[in-house]
Amino acid sequence: MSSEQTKTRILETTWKVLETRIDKNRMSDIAKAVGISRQALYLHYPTRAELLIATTKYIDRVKKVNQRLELSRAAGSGIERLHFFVRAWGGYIPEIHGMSVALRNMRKNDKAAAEAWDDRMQAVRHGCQAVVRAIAKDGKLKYDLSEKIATDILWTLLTVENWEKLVRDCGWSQSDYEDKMIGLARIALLEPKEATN
Amino acid sequence: MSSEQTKTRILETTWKVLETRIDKNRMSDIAKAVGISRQALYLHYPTRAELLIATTKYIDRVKKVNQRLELSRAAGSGIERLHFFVRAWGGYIPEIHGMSVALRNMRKNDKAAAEAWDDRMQAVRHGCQAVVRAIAKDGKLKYDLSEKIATDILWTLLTVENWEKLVRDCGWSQSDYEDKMIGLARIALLEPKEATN
DNA sequence: CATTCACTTGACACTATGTAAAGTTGACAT
DNA sequence: ATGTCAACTTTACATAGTGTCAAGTGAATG
Repeated sequence: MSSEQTKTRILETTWKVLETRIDKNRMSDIAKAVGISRQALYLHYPTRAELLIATTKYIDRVKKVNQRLELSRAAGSGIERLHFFVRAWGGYIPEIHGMSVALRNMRKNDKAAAEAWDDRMQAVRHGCQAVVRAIAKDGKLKYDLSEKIATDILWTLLTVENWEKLVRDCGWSQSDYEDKMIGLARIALLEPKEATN
Repeated sequence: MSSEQTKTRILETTWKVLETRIDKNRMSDIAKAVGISRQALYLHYPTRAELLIATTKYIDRVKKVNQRLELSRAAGSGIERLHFFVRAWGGYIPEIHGMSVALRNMRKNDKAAAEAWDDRMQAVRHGCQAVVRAIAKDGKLKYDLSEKIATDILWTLLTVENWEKLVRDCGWSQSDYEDKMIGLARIALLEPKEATN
């Protein structure tokens, strides 16, 4: 069995373990799930942080996130882009939630993990910024809102943490989350007459 | 020196350490800051979780949170209560931020810490609920919004995590945060004609 | 038949929390 | 003056999880 094959198998399994066993995440758990020894796991990914980061990239690749987020770029109006973007990113969150928890738990101890997570969040921010710019270009952005502040607000609304709170703690369904988040974003960014329709 | 005195000194110091040295939080660091041995610290607070929880309660006591949050109860209209509440809770967050990070970092490993944090968040939720109810009683709540959903939204907007993102990551000032959060809450919960004024 | 690759086994270092036991110091009571 | 008690100190060790190290196995390849 080639090294590449095993590596892929490790990433696939890590992903599954992270999403299903949020609390039983140790290197030894993952190794066991893959069916190799803990040391073999370290042979492929020398630290937990590297494994998590590689898994993140793997998920992005197989789930084609960029492609999904690009969809919003094709949309006509800024408001349409907002809708596409919230659905694309919001719909992606459930698939990376376990991942996100694991990476966030490492922030404290591991600088590389913190940077990896921040990088991904910066990518989301760029998406938010593009949406806001498109809305502004249409002249639909709330008059008293700078693009910077509007981006800050949209970015904050769309955090994984807020998804967690609403879907996990408050019991919203995924489609509730998406619909209401779009509503919130519209009302926060657009002039009242544009926001409600 | 009496045990009570030392305990208070420990809590006071723990608070300070948590707020100033967010990454250097270990029991030994706290003990050193207090000026006692690590073991003496364990004599007073047998686990880190207990120490953090006791510190939380101590902060609440000296900062008179309940009293602050009660202020909103005295306000006339629901909308006024919303304003008071956001300012009271929002203004409290910076004082407990380090605490909150430490407690959240323990969630994963320590059930007691997780429960302590959840308890506090439930208290905030009750505050949100009271505000929403007052707004609803005034007939000012958005027509298509149930009290439950409105509470969920307000509660989510006001998380410590969102404060962190906006103030720390996005560079908002505390007063920006409070003002804009009030604006967001109004626009999210009230009918458009009520929301903007 | 030797080499090499992908792995295994077992031992150990490190960090932080938490436990255990014996010793010190000062105040106070008789 | 002496004994006792409370509030500590010092030292040592258990535990969990990450990460390192070294020697060994077994199958495929040249």
